[in-house]
Amino acid sequence: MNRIAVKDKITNKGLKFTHQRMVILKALEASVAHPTAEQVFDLISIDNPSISLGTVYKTLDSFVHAGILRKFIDQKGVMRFDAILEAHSHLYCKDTHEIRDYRNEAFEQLLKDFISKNNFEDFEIDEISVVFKGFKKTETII
Amino acid sequence: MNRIAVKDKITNKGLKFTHQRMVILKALEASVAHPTAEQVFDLISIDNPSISLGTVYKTLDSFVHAGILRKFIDQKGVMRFDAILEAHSHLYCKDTHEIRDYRNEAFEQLLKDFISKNNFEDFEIDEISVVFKGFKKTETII
DNA sequence: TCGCAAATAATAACTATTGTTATTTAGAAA
DNA sequence: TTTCTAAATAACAATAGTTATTATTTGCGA
Repeated sequence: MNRIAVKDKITNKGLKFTHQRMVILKALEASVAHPTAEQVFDLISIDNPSISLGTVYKTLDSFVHAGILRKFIDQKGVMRFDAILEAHSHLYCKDTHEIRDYRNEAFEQLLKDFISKNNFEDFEIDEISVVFKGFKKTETII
Repeated sequence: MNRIAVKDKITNKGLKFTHQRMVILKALEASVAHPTAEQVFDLISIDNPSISLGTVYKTLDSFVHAGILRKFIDQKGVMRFDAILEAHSHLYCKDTHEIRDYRNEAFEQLLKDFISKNNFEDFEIDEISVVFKGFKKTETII
C-alpha cells in the first residue's frame, strides 16, 4: 500500500494525519501477522528512532477506535493488532505460540447462520471470536 | 462438593494434599463463574487470611497442569479459571465485561464435525475456543 | 519418627500497558 | 500566509497482573 492510500485511510476516518501515524499504519499493513505494539515499535524504530513506544500504543488504539484495525488478546494476554477486518478465525499453535489466520467463508457463514437461528438468552451477539488451538505438524521424512 | 470429594480430586492427580489447595479448589467449585486469581484470593481471605496471593496463583496453575481446572485469558488480558472441563463456549458482554457460559451440545457437535471434515493446513486441532461477543439486552418496561 | 522434596508466605522483580505533563504540530479559520 | 487551538507526541512515572526468589514449613513415603 502506497503513501497516498495510507494517508487516505487515516484522514477518511477523521484522524489527523501525522508522520507517526503513517509509519505505524504502513508497518501494520506490511507486517506478517498480528504484531504486538512492541513488535510494531521495533519495526519502525529502525528508520524512526524518535517515535516513542507510548505513541505506538496510543496510535494503534486510535486506529482501533476509528475502525482501521482490530485488536485482540492472545493466549499469553498480550494485545495483538490485525489489519484484516473481514470476519476470520485464528489458528494457534500451543508449541510455538504462533497465531495464523484461518479464512474460510463457509465456516464464517456456518457461524452466522447459527447465531441467527439461535437465541442467546438476553444477549445481542455482534461478533464472534474463534480460535482453533493445537499443534503445528512437523513433517518428518524418514 | 464435600471435603472428601475435593481431597480425592487433588490426590487422584498425584498432587500433595494441603489445606491451601483444599480451600482454593472448594472456592472454585463454589464460585459463580470464571473467577480471576484475585477473586479467588478475596473469597478465601475471609476465612483464611494467611493464604498468600502468590500461593493462589501457583496453586491454580498446578490445578491447570493437573487437568483439574482450565484457564483462559479474557478480553482484558486477565487470567480466568474454570472448573467446568466439558466443551463449552462463552458469552462476553462488551458493556459489563461479564463472561457467561454458553453450553449447547449441538453447537459443540457442529464445531467437532467441522474440524473433522476440514483440513487445517499443517495444524492438528485439539481444542477450540469460541467467544460470542455482544451486549446484554436490558429489558426496558415502558 | 525421620528425612526430604515439595509447598508456602513474604516480598521483590518484572512486563505490558496506561496515565501525566510539557511541548509540538496539523489543519481550520482569518 | 499567518494565527490559533485542540489534538498529538515524547519522555517518563505509575499501575496491574503475574512471576521469581528465598527462607521456612509441611505432607508423606521410607
